[in-house]
Amino acid sequence: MVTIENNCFSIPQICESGQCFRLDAVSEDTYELLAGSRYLRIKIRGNPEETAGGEENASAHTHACGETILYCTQEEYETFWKEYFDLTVSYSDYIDQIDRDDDYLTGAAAFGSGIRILRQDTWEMIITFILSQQNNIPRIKGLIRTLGERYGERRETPDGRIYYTFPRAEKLSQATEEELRELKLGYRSKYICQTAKMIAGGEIDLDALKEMEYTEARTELMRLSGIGGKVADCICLFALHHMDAFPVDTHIKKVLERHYPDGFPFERYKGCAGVMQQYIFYYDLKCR
DNA sequence: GCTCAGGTGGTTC
DNA sequence: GAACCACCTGAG
Repeated sequence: MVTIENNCFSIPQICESGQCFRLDAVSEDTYELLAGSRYLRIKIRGNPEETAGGEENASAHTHACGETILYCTQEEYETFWKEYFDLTVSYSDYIDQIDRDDDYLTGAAAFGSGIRILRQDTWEMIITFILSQQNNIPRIKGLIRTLGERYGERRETPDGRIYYTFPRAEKLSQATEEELRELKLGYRSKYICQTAKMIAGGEIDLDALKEMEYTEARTELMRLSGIGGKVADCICLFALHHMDAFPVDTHIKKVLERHYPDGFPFERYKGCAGVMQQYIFYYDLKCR
C-alpha cells in the first residue's frame, strides 16, 4: 500500500481526462485501473471533491489536499506505477509556465490541475485510439472490455474479482474482420485486423518506435491502418510521452478557433504542449 | 428517420 | 492539397 499526496494528482480528473479507458470508479472513493495485464485498486482519501474541482480557486494546485492510496507493494510502485502516473515530474512547474495574460488557459489548468500525462502501453494505446474514432467514451470502454473478454487472459484480483488482460498483438492478429464485426467494432474492424497483423508480423517495430523523435514516431504510426494525424498524436502523447504532441479533435478545434483565432502559441509551450491540450480538453469537456 | 460521437481513407478536382 | 463522402453502431 502506497500513499501519495494529492498535489497536482487527481485520479478522478485523470479518469475523466479521456486518455485512459480502463480506469473506472467502483464507488464514490474507490477506483480500479487496468494497464496491460496489471490491476490496481485505488482509494481517494481526504477531500476528493475539493482537489478535483478547484474552479473557484485559481491557485488550487499549490495547496495539496487529501491523499491517494494505491493498493500495491512499495516495489511495484517504485518499479512501475510511479513512472506510469508520471509522479517523478512536477506539474506545478508546467502550470507556472502558463502565460498569466492567458485567462482561458490559466483557468483551464487550475480546473484540471490534478491531471497527469500517463505513460501507457504503446500497443494498448494504438488499439484504443483506433477504436475511439467517431465513437463516444462509454462505448469505447465497452469495446475494450469486450476485446479483453474475448482475446485477453482471465485473471483474478486479490479480493477475488475477475478481470481480463489487454489482448496481445499476436492473439488479436489471429482474429478475422468478421469476428471483430460481431463484437460491434464496425468499420474499425478492418483497421484493427490490419494493424494487429502489421505489428505482430514485425512490419512496425514498437521497440524501435519508442526510440524515435516525436515527428518520426508520428509518421511511422501513420503507416498503420486506421491511424491518421489525430490518433497518431494521441499515441505519441499518452504512450510515447512526447510532450509536444497536441491531438486536435473536433472539440479542441472549436476551442482553438474561439480562444486562439491567431493560432495557439506552440512555441511558448514547447515541451509541454500536450499537458496544455489535456487541461483544455478536460475544461471544455466539463464546462462547455 | 436523422444527427452525432474524440476520424480515416479514398476519390475528385 | 482542399473538399467531399462512405463507414458500423447506439443513443437522443
